[in-house]
Amino acid sequence: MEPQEHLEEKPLDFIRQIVAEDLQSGKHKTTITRFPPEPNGFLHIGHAKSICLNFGIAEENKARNARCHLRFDDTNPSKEETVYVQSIQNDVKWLGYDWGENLFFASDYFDQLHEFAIQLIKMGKAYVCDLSADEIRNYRGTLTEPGKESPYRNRSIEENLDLFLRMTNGEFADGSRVLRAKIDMASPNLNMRDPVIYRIMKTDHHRTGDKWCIYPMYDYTHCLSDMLEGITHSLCTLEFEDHRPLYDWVLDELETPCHPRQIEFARLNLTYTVMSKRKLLQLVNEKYVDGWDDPRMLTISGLRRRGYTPESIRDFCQTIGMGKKSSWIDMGVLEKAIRDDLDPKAPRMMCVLNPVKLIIDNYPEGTIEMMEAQNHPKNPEMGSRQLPFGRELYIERDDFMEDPPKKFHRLGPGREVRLRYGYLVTCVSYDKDETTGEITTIHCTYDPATKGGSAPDGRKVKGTIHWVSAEKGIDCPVRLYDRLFTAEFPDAEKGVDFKEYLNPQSKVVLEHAKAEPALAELEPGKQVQFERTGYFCADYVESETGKPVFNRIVTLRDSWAKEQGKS
RNA sequence: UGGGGCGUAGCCAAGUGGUUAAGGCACCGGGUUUUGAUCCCGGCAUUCCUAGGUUCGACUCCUAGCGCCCCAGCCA
Repeated sequence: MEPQEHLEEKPLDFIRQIVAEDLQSGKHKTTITRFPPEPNGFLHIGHAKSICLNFGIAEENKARNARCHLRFDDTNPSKEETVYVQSIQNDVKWLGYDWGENLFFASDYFDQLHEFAIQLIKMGKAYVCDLSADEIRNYRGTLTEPGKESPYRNRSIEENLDLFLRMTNGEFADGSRVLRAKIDMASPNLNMRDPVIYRIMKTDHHRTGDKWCIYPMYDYTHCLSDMLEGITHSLCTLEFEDHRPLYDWVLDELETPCHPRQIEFARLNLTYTVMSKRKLLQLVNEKYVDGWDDPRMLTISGLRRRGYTPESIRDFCQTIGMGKKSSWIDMGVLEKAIRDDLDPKAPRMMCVLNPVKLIIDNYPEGTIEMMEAQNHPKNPEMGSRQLPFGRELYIERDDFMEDPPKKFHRLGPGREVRLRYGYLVTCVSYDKDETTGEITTIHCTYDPATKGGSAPDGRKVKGTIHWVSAEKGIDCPVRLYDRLFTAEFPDAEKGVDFKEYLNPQSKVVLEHAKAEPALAELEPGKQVQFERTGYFCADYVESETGKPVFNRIVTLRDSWAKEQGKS
């Protein structure tokens, strides 16, 4: 791929435009962004959008030494754990990004943050407030009414300093006092009504241990951390737009040497799923899914286990664009991204998901013939393999109908079909269990002149179906994954629990699919296409050596199913 | 009813006073095909939330309205 090709005419999104202007105007010599997760959960596809944005911008401006920091926003020890720190690093790396030396923690700045707080107090811009949480809420006012000033608002600087130091030393109980910025209780922006910037929390921190019993709040911490790292553009989601005045206030009051620009963009929403950490956590805790990395979860670890590639996720993030409009991306776009990535590179294999036996009556018994099969019809460099063919095979149950319509290009009584890389066969009869109505065996005859699947007389056979040798094929479990929810917007309906819309078919377990022998050795995690059905990979949790368990990543597009759906 | 945002096709999204209003997804036709896949070709907004106004000319500027999202954690 020519790098130039990528750049051609792809219009810059509004954030990249700002970055480019700042470089051109000389406002900045380089660009420094950051991805700032809180280590309190697993990353999901929504985070991928932010990761691709922040690391993407750094990558695009590599020539000017641009970089992107990974910074953990760990200011709330009651929710954060070191296991998340590890999983987040894994996921970012897996997506293909590298923060180099620039791994930071907001907790690294606790000392400096504390100094800045003292400075604010000395400037008369912050005060210790003894109001309880409830009282603070009551004093804050409402959306339409201004707040009231705290009775502690006008304490002397000396008293504030003393109290803050005693807070720091652990002299007061959790929740008994806070440090607040002194701004404006009548501001129409609630965030500016003397926001809390430090609270007492006698909780051990995953990195600083028991050193602190007060912890800084997000608004106060984030802007200063950005500043300390020399971030040029601080990119966050829309809900922080109202916080920007506070971000700017802290940096302005403290007269810091640099002042990063916060820019907000719309978070990712996808149809047929939920994205909030709370809801994902609920699905895990209440066992609706098998853990954070359940292949149906749109966590990065779930997608990875499902068989999605980092390339496809990055491509997806580029496709969806960047804007300030709250929007819903169709799940089909994500599915399209993985199909597009896998189509050129996934080897083709054969696996019969719902097997029914097919016997070729005129084929010699006890004979196994090796048939040559392309690993990729469009890419001969991927080579070929030998497929064992015999008198008894399995084919897909859906590929046979007792009384098929005209447009059905597969097997039916008297119909001829091509067994891919095998022979042309014609159905002569079939056996049926009269009590269940289930087809038990299909009998065919084959045309020995059609080895490989081509007819020397040039006759047209419209249908080609896949098959597996009954004798040489392997028995394997397959997990057919589908969208987790049946509703386009599972959490849109007020008063209806989103779990009502869980898709009962999101995981269909097939214990006895039949796969071609080579599939026994498929390396877990490696993606292949099962011809005519979809892209799959061997699950790296459940598979054992020589005994793969397959995950369906995504189906192939199926215009026949669509056609049937119409009638 | 306070404040902050946002409205271009079914879903995303370019467009920054003069273009036939990009592109992708979806959808609908057709072609190629030993995967009903892929690929290829074609179609898909006389109109940009609405109504006025400015202008020779408006998706772009102005005014008024309508709709949707976010904000009252000692969460981030």
